[in-house]
Amino acid sequence: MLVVDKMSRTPIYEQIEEGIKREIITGILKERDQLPSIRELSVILSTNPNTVQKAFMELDRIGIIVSTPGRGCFVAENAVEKIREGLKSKISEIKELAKTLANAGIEEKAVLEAVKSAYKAK
Amino acid sequence: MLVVDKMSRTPIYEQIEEGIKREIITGILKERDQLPSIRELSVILSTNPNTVQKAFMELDRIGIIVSTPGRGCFVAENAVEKIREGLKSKISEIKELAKTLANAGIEEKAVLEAVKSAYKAK
DNA sequence: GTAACTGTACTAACACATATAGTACAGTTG
DNA sequence: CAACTGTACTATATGTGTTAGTACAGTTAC
Repeated sequence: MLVVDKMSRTPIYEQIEEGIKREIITGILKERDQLPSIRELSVILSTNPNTVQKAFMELDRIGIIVSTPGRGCFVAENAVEKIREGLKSKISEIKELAKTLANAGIEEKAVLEAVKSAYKAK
Repeated sequence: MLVVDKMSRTPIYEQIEEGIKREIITGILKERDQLPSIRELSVILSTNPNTVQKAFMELDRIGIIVSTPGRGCFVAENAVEKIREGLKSKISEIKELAKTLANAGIEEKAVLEAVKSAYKAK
């Protein structure tokens, strides 16, 4: 289920973007599926329609969803592939964090175990 | 050398905090060493003294440095140990990122390789 | 003692991003 | 036609980060 944390430092519109992506990746939303309307989702999340619109505009811009005025928003054809592609940048994030830990003298084993446990929990 | 990126989304005072911690961890700054003064560092980084002060206040609060009015700021006795302890939370960050990648179907091997390369570059 | 430094503690102002509120318009559907 | 859809505005409020300036008390070296 899609939720947002209003207290989080990451803006709501970004949380919505990530949430939609997650639902597509996990198969809750399938390609060609219709998304809840902007006004509808704003009620569900207790946020402003403009905030949802901002998230949807960005998702449309990068080709994850397709917005059609009058009809609605739909998951794009190759959305999964595009999300997968974009996520690869997160590997560099992990690399950066690992570098910091390496410099701090945290054992490599501990970090590798963290990754493995994440994949086991899958 | 300590630098800040004014365009970054992470606030300058936080970049300074992380930068000081990094210099302590990497041994550029040793325990009991005197830090550059707030006014001095603000000139070096081309920022406002208040911004540096905010960073130093936080570092003092968590016991990484010791501020003494009139004398200056010094790296705390057990600073390295404290930083090392705090960094362990970054392992959970890695875990979260790895979970996302796992759900997205990125191969475990690719993530493990990223960690290993970070440790090799050490 | 004085001058030059140190950290600390304020107030005020500004910039920026985020979020909210409200309105309007055009396209689609039943 | 009625009820929905996305889109596009303006205006406002809010919070955070940053800058600017001032002031005060403690320390150090001459």
